[in-house]
Amino acid sequence: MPPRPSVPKRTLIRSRVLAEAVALADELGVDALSMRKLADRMGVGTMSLYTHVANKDDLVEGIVDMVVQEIDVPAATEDWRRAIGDSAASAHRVLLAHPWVAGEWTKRMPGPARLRFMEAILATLTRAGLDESLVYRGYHAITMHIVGFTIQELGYRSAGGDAGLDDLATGFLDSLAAADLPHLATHVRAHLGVQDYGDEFGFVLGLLLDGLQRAHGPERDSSDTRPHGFGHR
Amino acid sequence: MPPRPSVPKRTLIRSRVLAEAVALADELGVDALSMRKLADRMGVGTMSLYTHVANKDDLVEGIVDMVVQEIDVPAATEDWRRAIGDSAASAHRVLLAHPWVAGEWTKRMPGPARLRFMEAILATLTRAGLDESLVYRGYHAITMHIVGFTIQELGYRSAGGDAGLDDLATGFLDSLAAADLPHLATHVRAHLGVQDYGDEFGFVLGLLLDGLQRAHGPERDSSDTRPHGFGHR
DNA sequence: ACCTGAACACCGTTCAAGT
DNA sequence: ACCTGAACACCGTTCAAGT
Repeated sequence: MPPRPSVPKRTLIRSRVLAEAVALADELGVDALSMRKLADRMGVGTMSLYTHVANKDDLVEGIVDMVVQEIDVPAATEDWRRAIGDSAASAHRVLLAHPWVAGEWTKRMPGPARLRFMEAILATLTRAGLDESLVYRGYHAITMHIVGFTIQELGYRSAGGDAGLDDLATGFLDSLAAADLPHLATHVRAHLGVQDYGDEFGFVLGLLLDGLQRAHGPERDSSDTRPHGFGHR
Repeated sequence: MPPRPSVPKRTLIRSRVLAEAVALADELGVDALSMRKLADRMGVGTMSLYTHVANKDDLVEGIVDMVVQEIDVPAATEDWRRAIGDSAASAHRVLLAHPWVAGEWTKRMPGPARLRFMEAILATLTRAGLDESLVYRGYHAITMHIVGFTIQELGYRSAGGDAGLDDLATGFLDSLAAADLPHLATHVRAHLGVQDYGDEFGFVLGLLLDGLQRAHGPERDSSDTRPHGFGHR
């Protein structure tokens, strides 16, 4: 009998493995994700996964890049600040929706989607006319902000597990009163109160973009508020 | 026979366990640190550690705070920018020396040393005269920068394991040429070349502090380069 | 090519037992 | 109070075997 052509015996495909792994990571976090649990969820032997994935590292690299694909790359429009701002906001949203991604982002080599994202940020800054060293440093400032800020934010959100954040903070406040940390107590109360002074993420990004624009702008004023310690190569 | 008073049978003390754990984490990273390896290194049964430490989480929380103690808190001097800058630089140095700490910093509740650090930053900004909402947001911007930037930096450093960074990058360059990522290729070459435009960490911090100072300063100019999207509560 | 279970070398932690 | 080894319920991954 001649071998039958490839009719769907393959119930598994890499993309399906990755998609299911993303869902599982969203539920449990990457640390709790295991090859065994993933296989069980897919109704398949553990070792079957290894036909589609080199090892767990490869799997995680794959799902990180899969999520990064969801991020809107900066548009190629005139207004570079808006292009960067919109893309950063998109990245912020995506990283909050998949809270395990930001931590992995910093630990791993970039996959194809992240490389495209990096390229687009650099292209935008270059097109804005910033000089070589400002592109270099601005790029670092912006990407640092996107993932660094989000990691910090997620830390606040999850540090205490899933205990209601308010309960946590009020319990926390008592211990702060006991120790001698008045400013910190005020700060935590601010977190509990109005909760929000608005778009924190955008505010800090604004600080950075303002700084870049000022360091670059043709209409520099003579005050000494320009970033210091900046040497041209 | 009456029970002998507590002569040194205790070869183990919490502080010694933590100190040894820091050393082991510095060598292997926190992920590779295990209770068994730590016990072996101390010449002691694994379960003996549990007399001095509630569990692995408690251990890691302990060693993180032990390292955070090394950071210089901002001085209570006139010049708040310098105070913040020096303390941030100290934190940066410490986090680079113990590369596993920054990642844990964001995942855990602060211990006593980190609470003192937080308090001192807030006190410094308050003393500088920034108004309530600027203290709130400035604090987040600064701490975000300290750990976020450092995490990013360590990521670049370690993403490829211990392969010489240059080898990695040159191999990387080939794949970048293959894909269509010209700006990224230029950026990587900049990393390889002069290597450094100076103090990256301080440059970005400068951008942030400039922004805070401008948003606050009595001598505001009328240009629209002040941070936008900033609403008073 | 794709899937599989048994086995190996690891984990953190519980438990009953020793001093 | 402090220390201990055996045991339990997990890991990722290798290997020999099946289709």
